[in-house]
Amino acid sequence: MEKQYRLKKNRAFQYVYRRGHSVACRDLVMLCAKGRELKVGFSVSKKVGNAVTRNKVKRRLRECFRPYLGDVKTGLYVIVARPSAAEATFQSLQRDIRYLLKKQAALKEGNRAE
RNA sequence: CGAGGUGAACAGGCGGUUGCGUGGCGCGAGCCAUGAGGAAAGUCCGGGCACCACAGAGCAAGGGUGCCGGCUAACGGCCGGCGGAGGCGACUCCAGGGAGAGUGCAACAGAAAGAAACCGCCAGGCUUCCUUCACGGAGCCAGGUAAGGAUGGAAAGGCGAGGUAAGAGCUCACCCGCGGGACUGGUAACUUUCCCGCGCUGUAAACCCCACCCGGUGCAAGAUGCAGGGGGCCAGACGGCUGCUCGCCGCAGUCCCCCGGGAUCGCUGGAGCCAUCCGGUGACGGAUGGCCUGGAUAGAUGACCGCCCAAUACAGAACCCGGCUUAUGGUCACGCUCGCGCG
RNA sequence: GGCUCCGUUGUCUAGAGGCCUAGGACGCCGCCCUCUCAAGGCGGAAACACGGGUUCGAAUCCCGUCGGAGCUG
Repeated sequence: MEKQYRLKKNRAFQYVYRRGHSVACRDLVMLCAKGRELKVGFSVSKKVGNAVTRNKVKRRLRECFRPYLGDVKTGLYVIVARPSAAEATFQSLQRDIRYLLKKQAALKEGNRAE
């Protein structure tokens, strides 16, 4: 996932937290706000675990989101990991991302049928 | 065989597909190289570096350290000794100066907590009892005495003999402890032996005294500017208030300052790592040769597999080094210890 | 990243070497009162974050872990 797609500044996160629409499942929360560009940010708090497990969760989430970069509508996305995400496997995180994107109706029309 | 002790290295490796950071090459698609730890952690110490203050050092406050010698850039670290404590032992641990400067504290218990006479013991005087004296008993008075006594963590060195009215280091022998001096060994801490004096409670991780060390803030330090903001200046091309002059405002010019938003630098080659040899008991030092080994900025190592395999645990750089402490997996070495069994 | 502070019953707290077997308030449990509940009265359970050290003796002093707040940005 390249730099241009990343959500960076804290104020941008705050904007998404205020204005975004949220959907959730057991391990993750996804917030989405409208925007001209596609930006994705990940938030993994200290409640999830120590630095090693936080990094691992973040890397897995980035890898899960990567295949959808071309298929997702533009906007600002923030994905928050809940503490239970530390125990989740890569496959279950993949299922959660797919489920949340569908629930958010964020996929472009052409890929809906897939 | 079991239970320990000490020390050391390692922290999976190789190969695919795909993805990320940095560097190089290329117009470009892309290709090549490289990419977390022994603790990166806690932030407990010591430095480098940067800015501020003082630009001389001293004093005060506050904080820290505390046997001796050495190592080191420095340290509260390390090495080697000394002393003490623990353990059958290998060995381990110790904030290990000063209580012969002063102040404080020592609950409860106990007569009494460095100050002592409650009980007891003892000779004396007076009264009294036993028919009287003596001996003896009881009471009172004013004394002597720390040998004995509930206690306590701790009770005024210990034991024996002499001595005494009763006693007491009051005296003596031996032992113990403390201080001083001389001597042996040692650079020193300390120690061997002897002499003299003393018998003093514990506590300084209570205040304190003594010796030594420490200016403060920390890379989000700091530097350069871009956007922006503020102020001054002159006279002028321009616009507006107005048709003209003066005046004012804006814009432009130039100088200075601020700079929180953004950018670049700081940013990684260093008290560096490896090998051999030499000096040293050792920490470590020296010489020679070789090597280049993260630099991100919402923060780079992931996903799916195959083989070897016991291959897992603790755990992720954020300016950089030297330590300490804590977390943690299995492995190895020992001409280290103890116990059991067999020969 | 850096700095500062704090951990005592379920909650808020008192404590400053021995008086602590740790006190108080709210809450909880039981009994009394009442036709019942509330209020009231009586009684009870319940804590020094953890591990070492100093001391005769530690919630208190020292060291190290663990946890939680706050400041800076």
